[in-house]
Amino acid sequence: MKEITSQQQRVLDCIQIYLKKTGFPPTRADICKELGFKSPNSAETHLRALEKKGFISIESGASRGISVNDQNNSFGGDEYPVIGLVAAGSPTLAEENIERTINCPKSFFESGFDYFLKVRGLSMKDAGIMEDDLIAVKKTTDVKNGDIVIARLDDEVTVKFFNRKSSNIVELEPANDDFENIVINLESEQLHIEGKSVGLLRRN
Amino acid sequence: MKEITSQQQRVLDCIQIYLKKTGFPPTRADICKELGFKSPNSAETHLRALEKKGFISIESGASRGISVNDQNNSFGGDEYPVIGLVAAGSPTLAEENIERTINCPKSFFESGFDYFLKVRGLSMKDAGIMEDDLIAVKKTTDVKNGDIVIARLDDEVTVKFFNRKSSNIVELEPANDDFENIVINLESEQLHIEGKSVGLLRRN
DNA sequence: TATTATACTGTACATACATTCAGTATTTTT
DNA sequence: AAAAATACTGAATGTATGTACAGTATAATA
Repeated sequence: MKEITSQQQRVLDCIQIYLKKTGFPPTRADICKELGFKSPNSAETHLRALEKKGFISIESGASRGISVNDQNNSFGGDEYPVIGLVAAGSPTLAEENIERTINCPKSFFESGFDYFLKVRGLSMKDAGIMEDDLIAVKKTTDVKNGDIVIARLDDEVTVKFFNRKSSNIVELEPANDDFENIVINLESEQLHIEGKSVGLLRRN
Repeated sequence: MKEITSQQQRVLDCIQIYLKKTGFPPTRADICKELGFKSPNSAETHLRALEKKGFISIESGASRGISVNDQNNSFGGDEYPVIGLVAAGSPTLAEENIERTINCPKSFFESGFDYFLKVRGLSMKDAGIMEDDLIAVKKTTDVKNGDIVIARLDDEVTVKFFNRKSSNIVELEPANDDFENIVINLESEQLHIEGKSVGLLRRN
């Protein structure tokens, strides 16, 4: 996504506001009226620039055929998959693991996220994570000490606090006195970080 | 909202699917193509029927000027207020108590809800409710034993488990050993139930 | 310094589209 | 039994709209 100019941003905003207000995209003339341009070609060239930079798509020939590509707009939502805590090491986003989807805005959790993970067990209960809670997971391997991570050890997926003790030693710490820390020596054991928790959703 | 026929439902579905796929509404011709009609007037009459019944609005003269009126569609959300746990007995939804709003679908929590309440303290930590969590609150006085309720005692608002012991005695139970049960005699004390928790939202 | 991108006005035109009119037929409501 | 709503085909029309072409001017790149 290339850089946007201030005028192009105005046009993009105009499209979004028009969409929210009317439910359908504006024409070139609508944009002109809204932003004070006197020629439809002013809107046209801005639209083509926005298209070239990837912010919008234009359906050729179709009237009002503008769609906003931008993800991080708060208008409208998206379907996010809900995945069970599968023991088997199958790729988590495989279709057979998707229980259902939830519609929510992309910007719902701060750093963006990729899917919901349904929690089994109470190993993180002192961190306020209960059975059947849905953790908003962002797929990343960039985790810091203290982060709540989704980790795969052999064939088991688990949610724990991440704590790197040294370059080779990582501890996965539960938030429940009934459970023990898991100490992993990266030289002899495989640890795969699926992602980290960026939020939580509970429905009674 | 009058009753919809099965054919009109097909047209309405067609509009929604087209909208989701392309980002803008279909033309009469698009609908015909999608549903196998051979005359644009077939789509036109259905659209007018849907408009008359209140399911859609049509902007006269505008191409693709169709917008879906229906609220309970999962496209797009609403703004819900976030309210702090105010100690003062001021009406909770008063403007000065609204910290900000969150955009999320109406159907996000099962029974529908009215606002988010930002939690202070750890009195419900064993129920997985931590400081700064947002409780989705449904305004109601119809609460059952075991429900997590938002209650006002004198001038203090609190979140606790609800437990009616007898017709006159209600216990508000925290989920934390460091806190004591609150026993209320309804004959001598005022208890106001603001609502109950129907869900929880946490953002790291 | 030449070129490309940005930022416009203004005119023109083919076509994409909404919309009306004329029919036919079935079902539902009054 | 008449009227109104539903459910279409088919043709026709005016205009709403995308888009190309011709200019002008300034800022950013190569």
